[in-house]
Amino acid sequence: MEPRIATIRDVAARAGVSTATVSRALRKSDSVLPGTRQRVEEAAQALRYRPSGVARSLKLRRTSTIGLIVTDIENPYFPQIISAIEDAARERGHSVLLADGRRDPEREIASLDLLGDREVDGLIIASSELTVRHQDRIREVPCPVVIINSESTVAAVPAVLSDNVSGGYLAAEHVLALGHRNIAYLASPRQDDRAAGDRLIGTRTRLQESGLPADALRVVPTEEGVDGAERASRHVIETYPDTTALLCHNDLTAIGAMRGLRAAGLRVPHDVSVMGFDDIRMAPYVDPALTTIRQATDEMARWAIASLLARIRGGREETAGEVDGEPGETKRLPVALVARESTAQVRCDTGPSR
Amino acid sequence: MEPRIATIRDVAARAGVSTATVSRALRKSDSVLPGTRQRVEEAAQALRYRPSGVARSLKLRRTSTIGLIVTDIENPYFPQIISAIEDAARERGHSVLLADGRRDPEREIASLDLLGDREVDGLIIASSELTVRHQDRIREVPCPVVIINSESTVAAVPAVLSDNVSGGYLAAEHVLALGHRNIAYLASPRQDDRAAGDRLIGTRTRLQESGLPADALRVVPTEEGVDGAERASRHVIETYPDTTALLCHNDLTAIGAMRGLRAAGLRVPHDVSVMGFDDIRMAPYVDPALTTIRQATDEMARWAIASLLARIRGGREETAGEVDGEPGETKRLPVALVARESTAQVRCDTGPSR
DNA sequence: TCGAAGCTCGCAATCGTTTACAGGGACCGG
DNA sequence: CCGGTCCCTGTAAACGATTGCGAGCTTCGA
Repeated sequence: MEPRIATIRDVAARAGVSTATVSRALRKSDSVLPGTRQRVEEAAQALRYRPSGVARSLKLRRTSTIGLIVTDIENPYFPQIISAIEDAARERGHSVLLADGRRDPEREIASLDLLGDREVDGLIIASSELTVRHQDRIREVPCPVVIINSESTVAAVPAVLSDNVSGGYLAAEHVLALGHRNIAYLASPRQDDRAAGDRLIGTRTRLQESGLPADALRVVPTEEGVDGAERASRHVIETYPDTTALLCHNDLTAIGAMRGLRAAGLRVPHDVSVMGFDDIRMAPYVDPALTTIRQATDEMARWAIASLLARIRGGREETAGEVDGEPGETKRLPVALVARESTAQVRCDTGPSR
Repeated sequence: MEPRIATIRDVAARAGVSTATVSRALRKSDSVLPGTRQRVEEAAQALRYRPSGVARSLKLRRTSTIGLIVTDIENPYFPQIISAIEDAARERGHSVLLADGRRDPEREIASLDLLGDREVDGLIIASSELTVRHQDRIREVPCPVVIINSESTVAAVPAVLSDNVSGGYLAAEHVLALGHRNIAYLASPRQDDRAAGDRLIGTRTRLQESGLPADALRVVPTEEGVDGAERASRHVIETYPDTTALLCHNDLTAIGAMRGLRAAGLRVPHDVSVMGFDDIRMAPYVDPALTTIRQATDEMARWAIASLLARIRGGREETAGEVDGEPGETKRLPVALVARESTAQVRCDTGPSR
């Protein structure tokens, strides 16, 4: 609670040196006589001196802060990302300014300006739905930007995301292998959700490869939130009562879907198999434990930070090893199927009891 | 991507005025001739001028940034808090610097310094386990601090938290009303978790009021995480097979407990009723939907921000109405029972099937 | 004994704003 | 016609650090 009071000048005065010397002594690795350094350190200690980060930033033209914009912090997928980013950033001496989009694209865009005005050294946007308006504004951000979860559509802005197409493909393959043929897909409520779109593409591809007709997949739009998914899943079984596998564009949706199915008297996975996407921390803990596609969130975060910091430092020094492949455009990380309890062999005898 | 380039001086030159006038014109509400203002605005526009927040902060001795330290962002309880805080802060023109403790008290403490050096205007600590070491360091933070989720133990540092004792009391009352008498409690793995401690106290109080012996409540320690809770719940039913109600110190624990019970062949709520605490967003969506105690997270966040900003602005002006009661010490917010599906009337016939 | 070299350290400019103070017109009343 | 008010705007000094440049002192070799 005691107010910040001592400045570098006070320390200089007390140590009987100039502010220049204090500065040099305190950030080590600069030629200062050991005796002098000690006097300075003692003075700083005595005065409880803490250098002003703001003044430092002004002079150095760098804030050691990175901005992080997420689409929706309440979707458990994002806290994982945030956590990984904050950790990686902190390791490298950076802090994180957080902006939550609250599922509102306009708010996301506004955040760009907000963080820009704060003069963050770099900006990470974790969003699967970048509109054209986003892109226009991203171009104007006065610092390096990295996108998580979307393709890079803006020149010189690298992006890292999961290989969603493969994920969708894997999901389809999994239920196919379990013998399912009547498969439905709960799509994202949001048009611009490229990630969800890619997943659907992957799923479709796999189904076609297996010789199923193009319209075999019943794609059903979902409303926002877990409740929306719940309603959507009921809609699915009313419209297509013979559905035995339900693929969902993310885990939250899958959780809602399972509720909906259960409410309709169907058992998961006995009557209907359900798959999610993301592998959120909660996925193993719902009942039945959710079969899903795991995204490498930690690696995404590390890649994003490494790529960002490399460009902040001017692109040179120690880029190698950290960032494999030049941080140029879109980096696609592999995903993995995590089979748990919500999917099972299709029952051959009859259709679902309903 | 284009580098920040135009400074106030450039704008001044282009508009043919001094930097002082530019400054005045741009932050409105200062006497500038309309014509001049317009020329300045046009110049700023043309040069794509964005004032430097850093320089501004240096001069104004205020960063319009607040620090937020959370214990564990991956516990879904915290994103709710973060979201509410970020929103409230943004409304009042402040940004949020986030630091995640990752369940590590040392890291939390280190964050105090980190954010302090960033010269945040205020600091919010959302943690239910403040150690003495925390408190010592909090005293040295050079800005106003508000605590969420713990009592205020440091002078001049207000705190806002849920009335955990009442919460524990309500929980006990609920299961008592359902006829349960053999009640177990899954305690927090962490000693310093005052919130969990208070909940336990409330529960004990209610049980004693109902005339049960002091040792009626079977308190079982839990290990970290959902898995820990899963193991703990199995431990409970092995040690006390006649348990019919299981109270958990938070929702995540309850979710784990339900898994553990199910794995042991027990049905929730048929054989055992389970209650959580927090009412995280996921609570209604697990199966069975979790009966729990709801915390008023939004209100906590609003109160914290209001209290903080009031003290940042020097304690005066428009404190009234927002913060009821002086932002002096500990503010306790009421909690509410949310009865869902995980609790039910005790079965009178036999003990659990196991 | 002197010059060059090598250190350490101080001077002062600088980063980009804000704002107290003062200067200078315009306008008004006497 | 003059002095006093008001406005508007410019001058310049902060805010608190970093750092290029050069001054002074030591040390050393010739």
